[in-house]
Amino acid sequence: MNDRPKIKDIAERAGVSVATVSRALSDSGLVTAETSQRIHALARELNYRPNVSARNLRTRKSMSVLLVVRDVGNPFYLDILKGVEATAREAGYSVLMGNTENDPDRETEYFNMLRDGHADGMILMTGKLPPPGHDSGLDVAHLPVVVALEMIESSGLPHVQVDNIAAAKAAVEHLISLGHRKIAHIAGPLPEVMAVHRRDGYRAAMQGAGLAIPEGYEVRGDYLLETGQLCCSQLFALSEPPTALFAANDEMAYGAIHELRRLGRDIPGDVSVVGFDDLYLSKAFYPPLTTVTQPRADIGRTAMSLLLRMLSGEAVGLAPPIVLPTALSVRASTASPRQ
Amino acid sequence: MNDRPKIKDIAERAGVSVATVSRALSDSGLVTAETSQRIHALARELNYRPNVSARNLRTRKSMSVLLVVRDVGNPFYLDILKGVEATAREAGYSVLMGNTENDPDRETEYFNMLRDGHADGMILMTGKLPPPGHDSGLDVAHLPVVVALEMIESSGLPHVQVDNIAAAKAAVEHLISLGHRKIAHIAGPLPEVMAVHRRDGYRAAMQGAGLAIPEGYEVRGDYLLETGQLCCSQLFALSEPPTALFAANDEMAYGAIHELRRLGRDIPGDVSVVGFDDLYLSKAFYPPLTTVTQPRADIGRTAMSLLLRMLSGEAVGLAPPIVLPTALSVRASTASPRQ
DNA sequence: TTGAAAGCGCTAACAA
DNA sequence: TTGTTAGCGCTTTCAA
Repeated sequence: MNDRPKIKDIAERAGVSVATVSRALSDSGLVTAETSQRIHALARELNYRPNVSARNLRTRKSMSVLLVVRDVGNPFYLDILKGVEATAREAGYSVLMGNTENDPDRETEYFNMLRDGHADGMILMTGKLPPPGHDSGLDVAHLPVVVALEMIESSGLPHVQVDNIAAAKAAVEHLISLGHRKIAHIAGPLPEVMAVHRRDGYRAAMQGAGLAIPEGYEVRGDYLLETGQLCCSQLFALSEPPTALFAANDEMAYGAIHELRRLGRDIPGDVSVVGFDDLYLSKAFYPPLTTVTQPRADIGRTAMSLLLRMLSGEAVGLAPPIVLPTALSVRASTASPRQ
Repeated sequence: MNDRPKIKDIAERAGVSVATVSRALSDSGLVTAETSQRIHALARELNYRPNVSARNLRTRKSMSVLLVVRDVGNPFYLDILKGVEATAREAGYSVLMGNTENDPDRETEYFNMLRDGHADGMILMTGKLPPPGHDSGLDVAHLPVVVALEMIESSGLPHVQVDNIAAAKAAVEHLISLGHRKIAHIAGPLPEVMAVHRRDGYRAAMQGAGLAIPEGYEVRGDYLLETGQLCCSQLFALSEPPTALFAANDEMAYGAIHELRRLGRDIPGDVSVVGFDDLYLSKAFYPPLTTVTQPRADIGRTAMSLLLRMLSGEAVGLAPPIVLPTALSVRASTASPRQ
């Protein structure tokens, strides 16, 4: 390990100074073509690779970014990660994974990693900032941070998102247009912003159609399969159960469908179900799930591009949020109600 | 950014040398309790964080590890990533994501990151080493690398895996015990080792039961939904289609079931289907999928623990592979054949 | 176009 | 127990 060649080794063999080697290797154009070639040849021969710690220390950069999510185990993030990774590596950046599991200490920890040079920037998908006070010195708005998916109001940070309200509204309007009147909502973990927005979209659609939301028609889940199931069983214990369900994400929709089947209800014959996210499996699900398609890879790419612009010194903080389009993918889990 | 406090700032205010500060902050026990307390208090007050590049340069460590997979977008890796991440962060390590997409250049690139100090170690889940010759100086067997999931024979590297042959054999034997005789296999991307092993398990079970494998009963997929569908349609175009299917992973099993449904076949009434992996959705799938459960999070944790031992100087290279147990989860996608 | 030299912030050997 | 000092390997002034 210790025998790794360094710039000095190349310099000695090439009969030049370390400065010249550094310049040649960085293609600064300040070195004679001939010398440069000789140095490059030598570097290849010795299988030279610059030591990143040394370079990072000197340049005050790490060439890596932090991707912070609430739960790395959630399949929802896969395509986003993929988009981020691709864009990052094109620009020579590595991606460090951050996983908060809603633990404020860990959220703070990742912000600290920005300060200690671990990473140059961060894509934040937790919808949360570290609790103030703990880091009184932290001027969040001027940190190289892009907020994706979620919204952190009045943080001054740039955002990449989708219009959750409009998308949810369109999803519920689809149910209404099929003739449904008794439509319930399995919400996300309120009062998180995204969950609130999707619920507000539901409410807006109902109100727009002049439909009242009966007591008990809004149940709160946490985006997981199990709560989808649970919420669904609550809804169907009501004296007047719904004929259609709008779940705040696909996973809960899967859980709900699972439960409906257990209760002997046919989908979409007895009950229609709409999800949100369009996980890659939703089209292979039975029945194929009607859901809101989000451009996840695009969200990842866009967020990373934005971050790159910030890292190159561009001021993008005060620009309006970038809103990417969604689309309702109508599949076989929705139909007109019976009778 | 430039006003970040450094050790020197603390030293000045505390009226001690930088060495003392460094020692106090690393709790080396060589500093008076009183001085140490004063220094810690000062560090907290100034919100001091050691610069990682400087530390890394000096200690020749990066405190991060590389997790290299073939496709970051594959949900299969989620729980593994989660296990790796948890174990890594407990030990103070960060996880860098590596994505090769089967590109040899990228595979080599990640090995190079090990050499240039980007990461201290690597968990390799691609089943491949960089092509030899390109890096003549690379003595792979002595690199801090753990191979997980896949097998790289005679690499001299430590392995964490499951017994794919035995698990596949058990899955097929389950079908045989239900009374199936005409059992087809949707294989992975042969000749990759894992795909070969799962196929060999299939063959072993068939042979063990004295069952011939008819021409066309082994079709090659690539672990994706679409090929599961495609392979399935090929199988059911045969003059004598099978009554049961063993797919090399769940995703292809989903695809196959989707296709069977399209062909109007009932599952498991007409055709039984077994998968492999037990993705988190398989139990919510319809019908709930019979499949081989792998301890994915455990694989991640074990691989990372092993890597940590290597990084602490322990020689583990020549130990036999660590083989974690699998279990067949029998659900509703398999039943006895009709008649 | 090149070289000498400083220094990024930290840790650790050696002295005291 | 503490301080002095020498680097880790690199980039980048400043001078030639």
